[in-house]
Amino acid sequence: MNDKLGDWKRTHRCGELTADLIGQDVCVMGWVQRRRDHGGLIFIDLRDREGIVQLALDPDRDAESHKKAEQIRNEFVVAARGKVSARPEGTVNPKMKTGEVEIEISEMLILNSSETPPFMLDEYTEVAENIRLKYRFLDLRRPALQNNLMLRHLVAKTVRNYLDGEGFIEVETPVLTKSTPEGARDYLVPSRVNVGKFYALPQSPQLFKQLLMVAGFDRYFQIVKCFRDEDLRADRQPEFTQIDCELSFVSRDDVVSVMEGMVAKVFKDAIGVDVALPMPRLTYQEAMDRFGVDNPDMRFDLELINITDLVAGSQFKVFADVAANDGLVKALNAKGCATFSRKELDDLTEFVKIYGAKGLAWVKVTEDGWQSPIAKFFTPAELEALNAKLDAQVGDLLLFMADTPKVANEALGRLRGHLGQKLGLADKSNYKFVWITDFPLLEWDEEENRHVAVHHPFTSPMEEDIPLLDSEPGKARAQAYDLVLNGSEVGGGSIRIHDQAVQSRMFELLGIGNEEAREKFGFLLDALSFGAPPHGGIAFGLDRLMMILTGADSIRDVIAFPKTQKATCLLSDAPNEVAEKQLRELGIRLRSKQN
RNA sequence: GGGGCUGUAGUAGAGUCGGUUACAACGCCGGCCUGUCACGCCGGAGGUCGCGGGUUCAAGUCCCGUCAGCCCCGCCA
Repeated sequence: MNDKLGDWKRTHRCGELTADLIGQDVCVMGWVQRRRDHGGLIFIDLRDREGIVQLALDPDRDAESHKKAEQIRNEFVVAARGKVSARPEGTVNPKMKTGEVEIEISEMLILNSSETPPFMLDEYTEVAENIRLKYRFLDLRRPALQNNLMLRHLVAKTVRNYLDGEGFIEVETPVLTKSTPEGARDYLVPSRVNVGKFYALPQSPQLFKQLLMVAGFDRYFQIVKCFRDEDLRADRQPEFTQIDCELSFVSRDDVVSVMEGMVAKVFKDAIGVDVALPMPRLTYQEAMDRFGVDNPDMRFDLELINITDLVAGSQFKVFADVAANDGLVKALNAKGCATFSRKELDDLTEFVKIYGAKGLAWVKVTEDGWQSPIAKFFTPAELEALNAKLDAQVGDLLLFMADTPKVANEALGRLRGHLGQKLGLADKSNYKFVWITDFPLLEWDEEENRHVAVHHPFTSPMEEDIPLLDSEPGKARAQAYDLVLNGSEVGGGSIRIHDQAVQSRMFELLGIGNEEAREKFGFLLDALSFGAPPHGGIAFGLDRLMMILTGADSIRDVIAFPKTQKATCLLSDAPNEVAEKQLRELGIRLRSKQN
């Protein structure tokens, strides 16, 4: 039989009890981390979200509590009153924040018992993730997840305070909204009162925040759930949280500068790190040239070097052919890596194949020159030129990639990131930001045989590139920007189109006809024609930001109730089948399972 | 849609070349213990080797299929 809480009031949280409270009578409540029964003395480590404190139960002081303590097991819920006292000489535990003190218990309640947990709730036990997810409420008791979520709260609070100070107003936008054809797959919600019609859950509040600018709110933000029905990754969940912002009467630099301030404030308040402002910037083109990707990890060099011209005339057919067919030959110099084993080189080759590369050429630079399967194809003059271009020193490992520009950049760029990790150059406590700007506006989609928007269809072209929309739309650049942190895209945004005519032209370029545009985005076009101010914005992925701030390897470790890779919830067992009655009301009939 | 890794007491693991009754640790249960703190000592219980099929005299081990979790490619404006 459990004790009743009655009129007991907690005075402190367990983790708060330190030496300056010695002599005070306190009352704590929490979960039993551990009981150490010495037959006489019993010690209980009591845990709450702030930490652990030791309760000392002496049969000579309070026989009743001591007797109760004998039946206590892990995870029982306990309330205890007593005096904070200094631990006896030689029994201080320097590993604990509360290790100088203990509570001499004079009265104790067992508020609830507990089954034996399926896994130990300590910091030492590693548990398979499916078990952790099934018993998420227990996993969340462990300090690692508690700290992550408490830090997440602190970040959200800091963001709200900062944006409020900068004149932003938080406005909620609909969760039941309209499906948009561009972009990710929508989560759909059938409408009962409009049978046969569907809402979509928002991939982002994009259109609504633009409407708020038209409405004159001037600066908007929202910490908001967004939904994308796409496959999951270590850093991707089907529902995720964005810090979504939009500003009126601003240029790109205005947006960048306000947001840099926010990010710096977050890093200072959350983890005490000073971020140097302004943050560095790279154009998209420069990022691709030097790093092969649009989200470069700036914690290390290992830059990609274009050697297409140097090898175009060489006897090495693989390189020469690629050069002759508008391909790209690029190399990177892994300093001091000539010691790599055959196995390691094979692994690197396997790695680039994931990204569609056919192979990877390597060169170990030795005292006697190139040790490499491809050395024999080059003349001494070519070797000299390559060595000079790549700054090759004895002991270096040169890696070459020849392919279409798309594959060569991506494969070698990813290899660069992989090497950075492998060589220990990607220190988690080193935070390197970079803005990527001047993205292309459009990208040709082979499958759909049309242009698609690189960012989204509401992104404004660069002023000076607007004429290109009629001549060479593929060359037009966008007023778009991404914030990249340690190789991870943590935010992205753009200056939007506020001119109805330009927006119509944009839809045209995307192969969205007039009628379709009216049907899908008529309300936006209408709004733009009623005095839309110049505006732009950005959205940050709060989950990814939290991953970096906490050092988590998985997005699931910064979300209270995450989904598995198959987008299911092992705790609640969602998604589940629903009653036939519910389906009938919605006018939905399921295809039989045989088909 | 595709590639890869993992799956053995409650937990996390070992299990050799296919061969006796599947191991030790932590946890759990019982007993002892008045200064421990991942307490200690003694004793005990606990197994559909993910699931299904196959090969074999014999399968945790080999083969095929399947399920689940994870990582990746595609996908994610």
